[in-house]
Amino acid sequence: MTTNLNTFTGEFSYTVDTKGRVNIPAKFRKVLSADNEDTFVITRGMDPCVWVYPVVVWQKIENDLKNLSSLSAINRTFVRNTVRYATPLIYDGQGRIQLTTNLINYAGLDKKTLIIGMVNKIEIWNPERLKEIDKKNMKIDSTAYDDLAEKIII
Amino acid sequence: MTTNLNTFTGEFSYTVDTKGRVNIPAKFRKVLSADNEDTFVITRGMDPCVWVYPVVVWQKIENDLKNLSSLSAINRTFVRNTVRYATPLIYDGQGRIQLTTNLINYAGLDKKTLIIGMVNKIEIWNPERLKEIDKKNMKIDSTAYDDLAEKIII
DNA sequence: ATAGATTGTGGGTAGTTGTGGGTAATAATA
DNA sequence: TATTATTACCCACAACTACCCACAATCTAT
Repeated sequence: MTTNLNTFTGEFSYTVDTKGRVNIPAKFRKVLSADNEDTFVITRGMDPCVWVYPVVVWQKIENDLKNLSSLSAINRTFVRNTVRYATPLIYDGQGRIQLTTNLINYAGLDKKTLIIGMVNKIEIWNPERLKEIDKKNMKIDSTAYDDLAEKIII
Repeated sequence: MTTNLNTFTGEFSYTVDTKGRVNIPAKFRKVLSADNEDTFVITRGMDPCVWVYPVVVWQKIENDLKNLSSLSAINRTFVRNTVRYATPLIYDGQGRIQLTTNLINYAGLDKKTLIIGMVNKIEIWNPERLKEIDKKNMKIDSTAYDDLAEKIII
């Protein structure tokens, strides 16, 4: 029987339907603590994918943003770019969230998607893009990758 | 009477049934400390086999992952590749875990499997594959093997 | 040696999950 | 304001999974 760790792990293949909806894996929905009230915040990932935060995790980010002084131009830019693509969502009766066209375009999503648990957030990928990015990063930085593996994998 | 050391040792032959279930050897189940709550995390091994972690061991890994900054692309890649194949599981009433098709394919499992204790984790192998890998590695690195033996075997 | 418990393996079934589409309410556009 | 597009909320259904029971083989203890 599968269970959960209150973190997001594993990958799942889903489809974005014609209305721009994607399923959130049932396993991930179960991971959400009650104080999330079934709410996520979706935004641009640093990679070309959609990041999906449970709302309480996102609120931590917002809180840190609040503490940045608006006197500094770079702070203002950072706050703007972090927040401008963020949309809070509740999933529907079938467990799906409605993506925005903006984010669908940014991540290049098209029918087949890969949803990946990233411990405290979720990523939604176009599988093709992920393959490219992965290859590129490993080429650039494979020694750094090996160092991480050596430190962390038991 | 046999007893145990609270570590995983020994090898056992089991079958993956048509539903993708494998037994966890009763001895290994008894080794789990109470705080594991009968939960394992299965994931890709670095060899073509399935790695099975007791949940508390896995959580140590997750914790290290959480402390990696998402600003670095290689960090994101590492977290993603570490977590994306990981699935938490509880074994069923008969002591079996349900493998994912993804991992069955990765490890090339097919009916007969070899379950091997690896001190703090468990490996599930296709016996044929293990033989090949073993032979290959010994050929490449037999002097390194001897060095390790010299250091470690008393 | 024998009875009882444990262990490994198989299969049935009810409930869950992913996916599609319909319709009414809301928002956007002309 | 009238018309069109978008969104929210249903219902439907096939595929899959969790949970249950069964049973033979092995082990344990008296």
